[in-house]
Amino acid sequence: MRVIGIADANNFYVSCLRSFNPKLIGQPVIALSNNDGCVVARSNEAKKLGIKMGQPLYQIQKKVADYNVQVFSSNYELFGDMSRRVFGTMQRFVGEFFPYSVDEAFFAFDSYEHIDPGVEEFCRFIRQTVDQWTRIPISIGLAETMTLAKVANKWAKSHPECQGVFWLDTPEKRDEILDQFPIEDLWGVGRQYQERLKRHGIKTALQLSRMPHDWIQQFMTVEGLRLIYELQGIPCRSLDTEPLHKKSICVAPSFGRKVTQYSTVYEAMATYLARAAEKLRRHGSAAGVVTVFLHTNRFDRIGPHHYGSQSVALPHPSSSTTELLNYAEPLLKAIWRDGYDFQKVGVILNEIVPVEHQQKLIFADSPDPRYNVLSQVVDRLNQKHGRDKLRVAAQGYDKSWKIKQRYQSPCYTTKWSDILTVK
DNA sequence: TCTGGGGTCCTAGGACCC
DNA sequence: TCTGGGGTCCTAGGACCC
Repeated sequence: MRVIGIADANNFYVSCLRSFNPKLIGQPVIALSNNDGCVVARSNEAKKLGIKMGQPLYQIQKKVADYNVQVFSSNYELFGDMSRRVFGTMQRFVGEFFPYSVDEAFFAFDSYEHIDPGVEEFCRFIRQTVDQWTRIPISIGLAETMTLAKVANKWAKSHPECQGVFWLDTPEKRDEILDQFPIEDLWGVGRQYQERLKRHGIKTALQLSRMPHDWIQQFMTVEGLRLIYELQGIPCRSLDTEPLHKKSICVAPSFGRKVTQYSTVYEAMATYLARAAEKLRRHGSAAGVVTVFLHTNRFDRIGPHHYGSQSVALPHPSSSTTELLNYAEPLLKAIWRDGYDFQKVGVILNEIVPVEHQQKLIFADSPDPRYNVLSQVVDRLNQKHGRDKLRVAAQGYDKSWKIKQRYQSPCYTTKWSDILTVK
């Protein structure tokens, strides 16, 4: 028998910070999104204070002060590195392993009968090892399908007696848990579906799983149908969720302040494009379509507002920053309007293909090979000497538009100067 | 003052074809 | 009153995820 597991770090970003700063243990701690905008991770103590996921920081300033909540800006360097360490540890113990997000990974045991002393105990051992090696607490859910494993995982988290691991191993247990499982906690049910389902009197996962198939399909498309099959123990999702190459790459952080100057927006756009192209090259891919968009802050009551977006198809897929920039610049010019306070510019790359599978076109110019050589040299130098040491001039040196990070934490594992010293 | 970023999949409807 | 039928492709937008 095959069993699917999902391991999920508890309060991941907060746990990363606590791993290196034990003083934070037992305290309310939150981690913020880019620009210190919203809450994206909360310690259990912070959750108890009623701080919600995604809540803007300015709405909870009083709570933060009153309860001495420890606040930290995002630190993707640290979080990404800790993610690699947690996954690396787990991978030693399971055969099939599929990272799903920065803090979650699915895995599978093709047969578990031989596992001694049993699947759950073995997973508890994995969990203890991850904790010992990284100080990141994880929870593990086990079941026949990915959706049920997610349910089991959530159950493990909220029931301490499970010791971090829960297995939905029989149909009886499955129905018993689904009967107590609210639909809004299901994987694939968001706010819209939740409200609409409740209007039809559907509140639990068990109720949902017993609805007629044609009704579900009409109501929630085939995704809903897949969901209820999965709840019944029939796998409909593929574990291999990580596609060979991404379908799109988007880089679009908001500015740290309002920007009205074309030259500033252009520098930001060139910088984002360089990021996107680096990512393309890391994946060994090239993009066939570039999109640039630009907008004002939609929360701003006093206008005027402007939203612009334009795309262009390239004559051949490219991953060269300089070449892509040649196509992106006219797009920005086309959507630019004077006299607005812009909040964000963004770059999206689409029609992404693996470099080695690129179609050769008969009539179009073939790509200039010098672009690729140049990109490779730039990547190598920057890898050695630091990001953006070598860059296109269009990226500029101003950077006044960069995101705000008022509550930075050290990069404990990736910067020499930030490594902890033992005295 | 202050409201994230980066993805995926699906559907409806329009344009167009014979 | 009544205006074919059966396709494909593309795009915008909605829903979801972490």
